[in-house]
Amino acid sequence: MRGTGADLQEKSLHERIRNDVERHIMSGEWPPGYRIPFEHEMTRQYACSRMTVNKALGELVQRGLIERRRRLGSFVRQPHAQSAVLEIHDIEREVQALGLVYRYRLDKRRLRPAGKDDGAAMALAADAPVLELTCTHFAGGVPFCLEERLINVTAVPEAEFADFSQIGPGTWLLKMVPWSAAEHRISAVSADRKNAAALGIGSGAACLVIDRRTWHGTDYITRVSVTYPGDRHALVAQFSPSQSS
Amino acid sequence: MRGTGADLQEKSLHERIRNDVERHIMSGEWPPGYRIPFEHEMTRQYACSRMTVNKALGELVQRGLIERRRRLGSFVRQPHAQSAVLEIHDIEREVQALGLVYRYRLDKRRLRPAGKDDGAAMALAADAPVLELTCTHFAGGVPFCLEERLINVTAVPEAEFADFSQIGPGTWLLKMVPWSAAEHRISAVSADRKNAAALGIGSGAACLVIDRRTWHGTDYITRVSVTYPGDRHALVAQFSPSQSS
DNA sequence: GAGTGGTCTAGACCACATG
DNA sequence: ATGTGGTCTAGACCACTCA
Repeated sequence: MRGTGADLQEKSLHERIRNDVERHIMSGEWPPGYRIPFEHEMTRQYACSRMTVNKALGELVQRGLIERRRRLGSFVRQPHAQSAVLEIHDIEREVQALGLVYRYRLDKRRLRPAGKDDGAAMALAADAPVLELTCTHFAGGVPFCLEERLINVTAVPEAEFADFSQIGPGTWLLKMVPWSAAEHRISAVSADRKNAAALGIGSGAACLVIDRRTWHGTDYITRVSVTYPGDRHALVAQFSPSQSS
Repeated sequence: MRGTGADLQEKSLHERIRNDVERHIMSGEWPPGYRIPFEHEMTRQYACSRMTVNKALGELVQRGLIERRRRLGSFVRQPHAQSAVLEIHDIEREVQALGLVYRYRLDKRRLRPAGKDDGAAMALAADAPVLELTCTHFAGGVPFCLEERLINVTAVPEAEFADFSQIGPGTWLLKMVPWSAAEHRISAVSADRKNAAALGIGSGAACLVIDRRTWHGTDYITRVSVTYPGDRHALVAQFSPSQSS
């Protein structure tokens, strides 16, 4: 009773188990909330050891298809619905991809304790040290975007000694720090007088603001707010209905 | 040599091994291309079984941090792109999730041949019939966003007879039509006089505009432009590192 | 108390790539 | 031939959570 679906590339047993469960979920046969068979049941079904089943199900947890709870069992998670994969470009490469000359300027650098608001937004102790950076990115000599960033120095101690006058903090962090989760917030605001002047646009002009927070496990790494002139920039995301393999 | 970063939550041994390797990579001590210690070496270092090391390194493969080759060893990969998973909300459910009463109004409905611009944007013949819809979504009695939509009637003939006075075209299409690819374009614009009046905001106020095109195979299905008041709306996207397996 | 998943062990055989 | 990772076993103990 092992072939409920089409043949996929299943070179190993745990892959076959994983694919079988995936097929049950994707076909709707096991809807969200459904309790999938216990490990010991699948152990009998596939005539294998528990470790093999455990590996297959652990991969499905990492993919977000199921969640597992001791004593209760393993359950199909709520839909991934439709999801978009939005590539986040390094600003330097983004500018260069437009065929423009990239330039970067560090406007402000300050090591300070996290304030009350920062602590709340990032789940930090109020006195944890953070590195505050403000910089301007230029494309072809024209201001391209403004970057305001906080880095959690406790999680990334190397940042305190990094030379951000030559390399942007975004580029630096991309190279140096792994991450496991992040959150984007994309909004539109009218430029205040200071930002309008810095970007060379009219006061009150629409700007696209991308606010990103990044974690590694439970540790907060960085928070960045990037402001683009609305008439010169757009985010583009490519979509697929659901993830596979 | 593992104290280069802050203490993370390491409740299990394979997590500690995984975090140690991650720290070596993120600190630059193990640059891209570097061969990390063999499994049997780490087995001795951590005084554990090979399965435990194997699990930790397998997770790093799934996260795209390392790649492994038989006989050769395991190597630090080049920095991987960040990708975001952006949930696409149905506007009706989006409003209801805010705890507000949803209301929908169809402002315009017109069947016409695709114009020159539409044909270019949607890869349609210039005389292919398209259904043009304009509608307003309300949340709690207040305008929530404006929707301008074109539907390719050739690809979705049922749309010609659908009653969009009761159900929004977005909701209808989500239920009726499968799709295989889509593209988002997110930008910020200043409201023109007409949109400002329709949304009840000041003329020139910043708005968030989401432009989406959807395909099924090679067929264009629909193109929609949704305009939100910038001060009342933001897109939020959850992220994970890109996987490769 | 009982049953689940989480983790770990100390082996084993195989596939693969190099010498 | 050698040494690596890929996979799997048949146990084991623990943590958690329900009854």
